[in-house]
Parts: sequence; C-alpha cells; structure tokens
Amino acid sequence: MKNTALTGRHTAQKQLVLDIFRSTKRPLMAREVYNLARQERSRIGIATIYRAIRRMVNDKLLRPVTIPGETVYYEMSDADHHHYFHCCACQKVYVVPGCPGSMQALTPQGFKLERHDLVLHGRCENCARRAS
Amino acid sequence: MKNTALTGRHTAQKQLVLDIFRSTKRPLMAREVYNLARQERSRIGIATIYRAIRRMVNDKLLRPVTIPGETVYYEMSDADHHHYFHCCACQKVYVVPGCPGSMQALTPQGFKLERHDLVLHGRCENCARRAS
DNA sequence: CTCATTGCAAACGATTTGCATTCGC
DNA sequence: GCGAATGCAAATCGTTTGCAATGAG
Repeated sequence: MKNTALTGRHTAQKQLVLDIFRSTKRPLMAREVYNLARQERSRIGIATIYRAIRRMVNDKLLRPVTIPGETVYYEMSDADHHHYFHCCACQKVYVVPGCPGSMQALTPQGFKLERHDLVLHGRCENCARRAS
Repeated sequence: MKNTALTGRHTAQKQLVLDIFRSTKRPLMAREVYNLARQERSRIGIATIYRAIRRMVNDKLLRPVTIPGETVYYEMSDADHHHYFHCCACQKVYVVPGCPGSMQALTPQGFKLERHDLVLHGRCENCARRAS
C-alpha cells in the first residue's frame, strides 16, 4: 500500500511507526510505540521513534495529547473531536467520544476561543474492579 | 503571622516557598519559585523547592496546573474549582471561573470518575485585538 | 552516488535521591 | 540530643543531538 501521507524518504521504520498508530485506538506515548516497534524490528532505536513522531506531528498526521502528570501521548489526528480518560492506576489513556460543549460560555469577554482540552481522571473498568 | 497550614517542622525555607506562592497571583513553575527564593536566601537548593512543593501538593495546599507543551505549574489550591485559558500567542495562562459540569455523562461504563481538567486555548483579549 | 535516515551513545533539562550536615523541637 | 529538613552532588527519566554507518532514490 503506497502511503502518500509520510514525508521524506520512505523507510520501513517510519512506516512501522505509522502502522502502530493506525492499528491502535488509544493514544500512545513514545515508549509504548518503541516497545511495540521492537516486537517487529528489534534493532530500532528510540531516537528513530522520536524523530518519526516529531515529523508526523509537524506534518499534522499526529497530534500531541497532554495528560496532567504524565509524559506526552500522541494519536492520529484524523479522528473526530473527542476527549480522554486517564486511568490513575494503570496510566492508560482512553478516548471518550462526545463533549460537554458550551465552552464558549466559560470564555471571558473579548477572548477568542480556538479549541479546548478535557481530561477525565479516575480508574478504568479493569482497575476499578481490581481495587476495593 | 502563624501558619497552621504547613506540615512537618516549621523552617524558613518552607515558609519562603509558601510566601512566594501567596504573594504571586499566577501559577509558578519550580524554577520560577527557585529564582524568586534565591533573592531572599541565596544558598537555598532547588531540591528544597521541589520537596516543599511536593509536600504542599500532598497536603492539598498547592495544586498542579498542567499546560500542554509546558512544564508543570503550581498554584495555591484554596480557590474554587476552576479551569484555564491558555493564550497561544502570549503563552499566558488565565483562570476561568465556572465549569461545564456533567462530566459523568462522558465517563464510560464501569469507569470510576475522580476529577477532570479542562484547558481552553485561543487568544486572550490583548492578542485577539492585536492580530487580524 | 548522494544525502536523508538510522542506531547508538553521549548530552540535556527537569526532577529525584543519597548522604553528611544543620537545626527545630 | 534526636530525627526531620537542608544543601549539594550524583542519579534518574524522558527527550534530543552528534556522528559514523546504512540505504532510499
């Protein structure tokens, strides 16, 4: 499958990083991508992962997802508007569809609202069951 | 002024960090606190700042403020529940009172919601006027 | 063949930790 | 005086960079 999305020279490493993001439905941090990538190609370096991610963010193929207290995650940027649920126990980040909306009501007079980030925190289903 | 809020032994260093947060109305990052603190007490170590901040966060005196792409900031947590407006042009962070609420509706089945963070992004009044 | 990309290791900035010293209680 | 807190340096963590080797076009 020819890939018109990747810029620069087409290498197996960049394709692998893109495939990993495509086939995973939750946001991933660099180390997760690195661990997944090494299952396919054990000699890949983590710097290559960071460089691929940086390029894909520049090209707007990926978008950073900032979770309070965690390192940056990334996800494919072609998805619909959505938010995140961060599990404080297992650190996984889940996508939650929908949006409470009405952000304009919070915006101060004269400010120009462009976007918003919302992160829910708690315990995911697995961790909620395991605890207590 | 006696300070009932600080836990553990009362030291000049912890008092200084608390005073700095009290007398500054915008969120501060550790290095800003360190720089301000050294003006008063040049031999203070940055580890002391981090330890003081960590303790105050544990004691709920401070609360971390996470801004996408920036290192963590902290602010006094005695204020009401609120959110932030991050100006993409001047990088200032503003407090916005109020909350859209209804986060429970977004939470997936079986997940246990504990808290949420919301950051609005756009242009503040000054920068909105200056641009376009 | 040429030059972008890679792998690896060293460098980096932010934060944490180990440890001997200091100082509140 | 005892033990918590400090200052300093070394360690750690996530990320970036320098550089020689590799490989895409």
